Amino acid sequence: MKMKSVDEQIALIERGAVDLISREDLEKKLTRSRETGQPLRIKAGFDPTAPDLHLGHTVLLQKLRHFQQLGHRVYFLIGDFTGLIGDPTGKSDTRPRLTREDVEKNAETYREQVFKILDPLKTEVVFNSAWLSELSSSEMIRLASRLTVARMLEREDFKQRFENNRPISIHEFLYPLIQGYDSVAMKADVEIGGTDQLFNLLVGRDLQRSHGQEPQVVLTLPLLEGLDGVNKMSKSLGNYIGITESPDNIFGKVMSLSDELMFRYYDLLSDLSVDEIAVLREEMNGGKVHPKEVKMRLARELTARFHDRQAADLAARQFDQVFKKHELPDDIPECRLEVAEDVIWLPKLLLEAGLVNSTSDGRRMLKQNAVSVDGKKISIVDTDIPARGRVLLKVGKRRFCRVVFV
RNA sequence: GGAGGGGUUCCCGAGCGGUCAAAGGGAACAGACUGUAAAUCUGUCGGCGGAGCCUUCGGAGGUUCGAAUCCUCCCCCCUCCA
Repeated sequence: MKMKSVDEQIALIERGAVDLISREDLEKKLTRSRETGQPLRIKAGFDPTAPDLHLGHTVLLQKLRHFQQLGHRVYFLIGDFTGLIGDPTGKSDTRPRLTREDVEKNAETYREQVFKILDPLKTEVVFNSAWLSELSSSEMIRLASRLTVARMLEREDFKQRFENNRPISIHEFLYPLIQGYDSVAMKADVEIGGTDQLFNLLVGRDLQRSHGQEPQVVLTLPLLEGLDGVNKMSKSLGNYIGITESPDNIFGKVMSLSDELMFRYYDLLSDLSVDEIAVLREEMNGGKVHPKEVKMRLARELTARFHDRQAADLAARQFDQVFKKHELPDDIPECRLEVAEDVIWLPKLLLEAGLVNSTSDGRRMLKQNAVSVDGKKISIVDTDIPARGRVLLKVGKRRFCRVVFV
């Protein structure tokens, strides 16, 4: 296999990256790799508790893919060891301790999803329990002696929590160490992570050095903001677009982004070149292209990436149909209901159809003029619907259901 | 180990014996306006066929006609001292 020149490789690697530590190290490694034909070992760690990948993850995955395109080898690390212990600090809820089976299952889910982007032939999925469960307590202590508390408190989130009197458990200090030790065990050449990982990644360098290894190159990528445009995309915040979501959902969620955020997504996710994106932005600002068109293009691209071209086109058509022309989508979920009486109270019907959370909720929707039955707005709470045949229910703009009485 | 301050509805945070399903903000949802944008404005935001009733203020008991509010024990968090 013919490898690209070192400069060409660096250009691709650097695209979209925030920190590269250090460029010289990378150059050295790439040069050597080119000479020996030995691919670099690229490490990226993932949490075993949240196997549902979203667009935020894909920023990282695309970068890994770049490395693969350049002929290098990706080590997809699943941090099952910490999962097995169970992390009690989660800011909100204590995380459940995962069983071996859970971890296996999650890993399997990862595999299924990750290869929508990564090249399976150049990817190795590894688990850190493989070496961490072997680590003795005395080795653990020796590891812990390599870093000081002051150094730990340099890490932004620790520092903030410390200053704001929020708790920090001792074992949290262990995480950067463990993650760094992973790099030692894996003999990583490069480790990739979000910018919030910078500290942990650097610890890897320190530990490798103290273990007599050449330190890994650290590459950080921006964190993708979630749908709210403020917080980073995460499942627990509910501001995410999952890569296994339906075409309609992916498309719709992208369309709901603010214009500002849209270009952020273009920058971090799109396959368009930097120049193409610049042109697009210019055309939009100059009024040559409607922002909605620009957004649709992005929505199409992303939908197609996780499904296919046709699905994306269909999603786009449905989108226009429902939201622009205010028509009905083609595929309205259908549910069959068995009702004892021959009429059913509307709030109850909405509840049964799964369109509202409670009859109280249903009443509210009615009062707010958000409900229509067979295309007719209804705002009277005390409405009974004949329980026969089929009715089309709509709540708000996008909750539909066709009820079939049996 | 000692002294003090806390745990409130999805989140932050007021309330400190009745007028509390609990102020205010955020999130969310709906309506208006739109490009399902964003921003803005308005409304809703525990459950019950809506009458009042039921369940909620860390947990368990208790005092009271009445408790998120007072007392006791327990659990958890923070601060200061050691």
